Amino acid sequence: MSFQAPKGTYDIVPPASSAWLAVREALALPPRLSGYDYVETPMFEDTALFVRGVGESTDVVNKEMYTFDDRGGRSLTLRPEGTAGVLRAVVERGLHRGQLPVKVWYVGPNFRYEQPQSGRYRQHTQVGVETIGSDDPALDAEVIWLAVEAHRRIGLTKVRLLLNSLGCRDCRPAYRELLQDFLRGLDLDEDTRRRVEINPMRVLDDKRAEVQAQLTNAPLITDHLCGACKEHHDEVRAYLSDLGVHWEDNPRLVRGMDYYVRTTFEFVHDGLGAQSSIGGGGRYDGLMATIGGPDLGGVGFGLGLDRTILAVEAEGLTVGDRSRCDVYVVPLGAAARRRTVTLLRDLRQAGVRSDTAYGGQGLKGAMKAADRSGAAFAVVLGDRDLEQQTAQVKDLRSGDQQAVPLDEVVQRLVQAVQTQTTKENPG
RNA sequence: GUGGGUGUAGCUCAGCUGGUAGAGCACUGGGUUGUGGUCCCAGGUGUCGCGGGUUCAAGUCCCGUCACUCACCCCA
Repeated sequence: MSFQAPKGTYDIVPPASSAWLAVREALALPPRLSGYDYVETPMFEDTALFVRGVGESTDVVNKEMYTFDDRGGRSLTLRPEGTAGVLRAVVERGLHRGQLPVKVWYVGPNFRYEQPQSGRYRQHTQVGVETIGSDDPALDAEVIWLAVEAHRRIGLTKVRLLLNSLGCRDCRPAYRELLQDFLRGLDLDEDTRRRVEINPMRVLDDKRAEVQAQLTNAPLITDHLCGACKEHHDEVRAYLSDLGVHWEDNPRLVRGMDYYVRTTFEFVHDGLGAQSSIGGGGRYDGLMATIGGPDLGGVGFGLGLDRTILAVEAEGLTVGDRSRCDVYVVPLGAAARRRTVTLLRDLRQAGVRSDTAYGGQGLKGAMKAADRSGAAFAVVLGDRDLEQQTAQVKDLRSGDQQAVPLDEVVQRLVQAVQTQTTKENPG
């Protein structure tokens, strides 16, 4: 009997796991520098929360949810997206009763029952932010900028930002009917005709050429925004210009959740194959009210960690620290081995990443392990050195080696590692 | 849910029209019994995804099945 990871899931293992950590931290850094607090919510919620929040017409709710009954007969669902759960938590814990807007960030897995392919998995991780309780267009711009800034810090250069406004409950219904009238006159297959009735805007970003060819004269939402939505959209774009953010207006950009209104955006990367979206988000005024909370608007995003890493790979970037430690201790002989245990403790307590060879490896093998660990320094400690209360400290980059009194080793290495680090990562 | 491609060593893969299973990398040991990275030598691994069929003989051909993968759909 042997086992493998469930279909559509994968393990994050070395050496790639170091990049995973680094990208996760990089995506989270801009929010942390911008007044966002960390939140964590359950990975499963009441099924009804997602049905109401995400929307009954969405594919996510209709065919992609991992739903099950627990032993108490409750219908629960592994969260397919992050926003609904965070809003539920904000309402339940009363976070909105303080100063507004509430600004939070989070990271964690989402689950959708999909057919896996490149960049699409049944479990994927997103870093997200939600801001609740303000309809200031400057906040829309800030949220977008956070993602742009994260991409910039990582070093990604081939990310495109697509921007649209979906209107609001005042102006969208009229546009929706206009669009439906147009779409009903086209030659479409049965599935698509059904979509025209359920979610007509989704037809606009159909990938098939024969569909797109018929859409050239389709009415566009941006031509039918109400005064307030148009003003909001213009202001968001003005702020983005001020921030030096580049974007492409895409009036056909539609997103998968029903809750989006006004601002919507998506980050796409052209080096990823079919699943090119590495993140997206938008404004969701009205969502909190539909899940039983006060009528506070909000704007947020989800950035796909998995796909961002694919983008990093596609651009040939190296991120993260591949070295496991800075100092590798090589003990020779039984007495030296005993002394190594406390030496390592002292190094680690002093904040020096350090390791040693276990299992009685020979000197040669241990030195080889030191090399592979990525350590900058090796400490060779033999019984011969121990008698003189010294250790041999070797600079593995230059090959220089010198004897250092044992009681000075930790202090000397702390300094040496610091020097090494600033040399390798200036600024 | 629907289509295409691929399953051979830990990893990447070779194996032409059927004839006794291979390379590189990695790993371990040695050359150097107190010194890594380069070099040289030695060493191990295989239910050839699984089941069935054709054949004197199947990694190779046929059928089925499972898994992986890419794409549609949809999304991060």
